[in-house]
Amino acid sequence: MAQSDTVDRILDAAEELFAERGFSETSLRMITSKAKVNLAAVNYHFGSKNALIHAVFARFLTPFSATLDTAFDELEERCDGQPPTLNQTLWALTESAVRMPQRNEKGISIFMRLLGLAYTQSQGHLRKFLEQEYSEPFGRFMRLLKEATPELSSVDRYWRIQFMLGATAFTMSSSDALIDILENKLGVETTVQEIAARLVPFLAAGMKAPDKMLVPPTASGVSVA
Amino acid sequence: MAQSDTVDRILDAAEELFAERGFSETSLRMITSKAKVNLAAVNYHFGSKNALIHAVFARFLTPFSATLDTAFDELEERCDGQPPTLNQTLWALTESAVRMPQRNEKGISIFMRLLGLAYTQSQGHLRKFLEQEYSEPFGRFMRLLKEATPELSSVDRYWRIQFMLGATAFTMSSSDALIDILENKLGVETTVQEIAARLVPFLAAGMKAPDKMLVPPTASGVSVA
DNA sequence: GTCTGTTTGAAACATACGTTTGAAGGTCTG
DNA sequence: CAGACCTTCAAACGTATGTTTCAAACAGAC
Repeated sequence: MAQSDTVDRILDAAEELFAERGFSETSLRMITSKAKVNLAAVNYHFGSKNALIHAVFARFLTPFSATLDTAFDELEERCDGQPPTLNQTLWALTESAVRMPQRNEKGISIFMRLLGLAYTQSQGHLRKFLEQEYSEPFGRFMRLLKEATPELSSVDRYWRIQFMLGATAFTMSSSDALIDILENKLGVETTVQEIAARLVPFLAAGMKAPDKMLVPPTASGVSVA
Repeated sequence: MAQSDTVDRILDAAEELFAERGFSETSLRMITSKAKVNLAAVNYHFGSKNALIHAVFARFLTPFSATLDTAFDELEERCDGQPPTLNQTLWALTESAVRMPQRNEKGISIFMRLLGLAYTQSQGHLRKFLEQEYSEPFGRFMRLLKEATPELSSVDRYWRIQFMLGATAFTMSSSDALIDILENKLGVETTVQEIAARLVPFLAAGMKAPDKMLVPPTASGVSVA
């Protein structure tokens, strides 16, 4: 039992520190001292720091992609034949994320922050790892999005998907800080689930927005259309 | 003239490398060898690596915030009395960014990528520096957003602004990579200006989206609208 | 031309990093 | 009990980082 305990303690500490500070800014010594294990344990159990980063992602991405897969199965079954709507697709995704068994109350926001970091910090090895390990559920999500927005050109859809990813990854990656700010400023308490409930309509409206604007509004002070 | 040349060469090299690789991942030795100056020059002219990062931001953020300020002045004058619309406010911002005199053709995307990094990489010193140096134009933008969306509750507006920031910062922070991917996949060439032209309607539609969704779509396969 | 203050240069500084080593400790099988 | 294996540990390795040092080169003023 002892060896598995060390592995988990390292993963827990690494996950939290990576989410707080990023990958390059987190040293193995920080991780091992937070996890209360020997420095060499990381290289012994994982091989390298990069492999540890991969393991941190794999620990929640693997069960999550399984959950997501069955969620999409159910959704497509319910729609039999008909392609699921944009709202349904987005909800299937966020529900799967929110419903995932969490290690602790910060689980979901750590999860989101790590995903955001994975996209943002230009760590080549991570991008490669995620692409070849989780291309299937990602590709399925993209396919559903495409079928739910047949009115969009490929180029429009491409960019709008990036906008969605950005809004989601960014917001979720700093959800803790944003929730605190909101509470201090307006005295309102919020959960990650509520953020998701606000995010989905925002994203859906953005995806369904009228065409790309080619010219800025007229200078007369009245907006076009 | 020689001293100023060194300073500029350092700033140019630092700007480009920071945008490419992030702050922690860029060493002073990379910067000085790209700039073809002595290693000690950075500490001589700027004092420290952090101060260099601040200088890189100040070099374009100071003229930009001035440009933005007059753009907002003109906008409010055109609207005399009436608060500017959401579209107008967003356009004033993106136009100011795009119209800034660029040092080279990559200027605007480097600018955007750095702004994205500033938000994403949790570099405490940078955040503090930006907040106390550029709080005024930022606050003015927020005020305009508030007046342009009177129908939103404070809480809704707060979250939707975060969603906008996220979509923008995230997309722009990897705009180069995203442009490359799009060209390889669909053979379409894009400019940052075009991305902005697609982003603004997406953001505006999201801000004006119908209310926060409290319940996921019904399981019957029909969305509750 | 010489002097003064500023800028460059090569080298070293101390520190932190990821990784490796080899011995010590522990556990389970035979 | 002995032996084989897995795990931990303290220490060291080599390398890279940001920063400092101090002498040399340079500028413009007198």
